[in-house]
Amino acid sequence: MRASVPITVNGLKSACSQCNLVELCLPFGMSDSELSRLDELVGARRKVKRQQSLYRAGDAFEAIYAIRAGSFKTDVLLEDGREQVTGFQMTGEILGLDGISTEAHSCNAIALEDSEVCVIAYDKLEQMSHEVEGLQLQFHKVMSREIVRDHGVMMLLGSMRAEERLAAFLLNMSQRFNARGFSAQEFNLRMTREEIGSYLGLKLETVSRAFSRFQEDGLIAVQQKHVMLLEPAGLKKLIQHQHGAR
Amino acid sequence: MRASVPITVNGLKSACSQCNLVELCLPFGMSDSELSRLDELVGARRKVKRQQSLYRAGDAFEAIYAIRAGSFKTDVLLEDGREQVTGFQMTGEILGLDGISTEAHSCNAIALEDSEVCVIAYDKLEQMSHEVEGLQLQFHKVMSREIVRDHGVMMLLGSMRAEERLAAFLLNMSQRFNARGFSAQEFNLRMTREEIGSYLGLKLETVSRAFSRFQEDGLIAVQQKHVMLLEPAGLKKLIQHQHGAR
DNA sequence: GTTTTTGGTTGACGTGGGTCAACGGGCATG
DNA sequence: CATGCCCGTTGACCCACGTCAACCAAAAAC
Repeated sequence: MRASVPITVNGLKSACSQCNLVELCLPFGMSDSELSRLDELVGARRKVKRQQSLYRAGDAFEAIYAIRAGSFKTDVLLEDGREQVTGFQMTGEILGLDGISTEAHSCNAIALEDSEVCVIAYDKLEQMSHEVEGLQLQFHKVMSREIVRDHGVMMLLGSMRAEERLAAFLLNMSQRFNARGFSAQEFNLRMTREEIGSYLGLKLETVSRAFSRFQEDGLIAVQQKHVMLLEPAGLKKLIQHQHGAR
Repeated sequence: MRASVPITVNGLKSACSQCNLVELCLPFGMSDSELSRLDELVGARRKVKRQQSLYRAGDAFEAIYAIRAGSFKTDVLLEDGREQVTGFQMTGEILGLDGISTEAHSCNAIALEDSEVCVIAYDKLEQMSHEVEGLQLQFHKVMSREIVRDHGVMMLLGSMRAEERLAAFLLNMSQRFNARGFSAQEFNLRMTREEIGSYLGLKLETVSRAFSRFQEDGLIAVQQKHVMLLEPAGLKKLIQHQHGAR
């Protein structure tokens, strides 16, 4: 079993009750008293540099991670070298849920930029879920949301055309940036065209062409990783009407 | 909110401790004493006839379901009528996990044949998870397994060719029939070519042609829904070597 | 038992997106 | 400030799969 990049723990304990991500993260909807108990649960923070992995497929499962700063991708590799990006994660989102089932991680989590996560030891989480009413429910909701999200991706991969996929992707990113207090119209993507393509089941050239097409049509303005959504409604329309779709 | 098909409850309480599906179902790995407590949790059974729905997207979420007999598909519909089958479920598998996140179901669960499920009220499950050590862990594992499974489907949809997808599908079905005490070599599919196609992101004609191709190549023998795997190793090989894949 | 419907197979043809290749700009490194 | 690599763009070509259509078998309905 491959070792991950050396763990970088700084002494600081994270405090959920102080964190400005509560509304997006695991603690959402929990009472103040419950929240203070959560502070016990969350262990040290861990920094992960760009391109380094938080965990790799096969690693023993010990903790889940809440993203405090930065962003990640998760991917699965086939023996023949094919890679599939299964998701992009932003601040407040939870990583590592795949590991519970077999007590080993089944995918790789790689930082798209220098990032920091809160380490939540799984055995402690289990234990505290018995005690703290709201924590169990919240945790279940986080897992369930991941399942629903995955179904959305399956819909996208199974029955949408290239431009529909990219439109759905851009609108999703926009909505998530917005939920974090950033502009919904303008943002910087953290991933390459190849990573977007892998996620959307397309080749990077196809992603690039779709970007160019959207720009020609006046729907967006792109320059490298910088994206402006000029006509979000137009992108939404793209998704709804199948043009003679597959 | 559309009403589901009228609920058919027969008075019989299910008893996990008596059920021959324990090894596949939620109770897996739980102690005898824990198992007897589970019997309290599991409410009445419910029968669902072929083509009828157990729940529909939008229905309020109240319970999860363990399949006691029969099989189901889950699907998501887009406004424009496109359908994506997100999974096929067999005995012992759990349905309804998607509903936890928003307290409403996000997909439809439809019986592929006359079936029966155990109804597990979610509020009771939450409560009992606080008390019964093994139940919480088991439930988390079930959810996590669903996430891992979904990642596998994403891999399939995002980076495999038509024949690879069908080969993976057949091997998966084989393995699951086998886990339930049926032959791994020979089984009857419960779903149509169109449903398989929707699941695999292919048109039914493509599915049909891939079946025929496998038969020509001596890998399988198909007649309608009856499938015999003559050379499972050949199917496995198909998945591993990309032939110049997309 | 007959009719109708549904599901599956196969062929001919079209096309969306993959493949291959050339090129250019940004950004990191020294 | 120079160098090199990575990333993104674009064009030309091609092929896997979708589309359309005909046909047949099995199962359901009458």
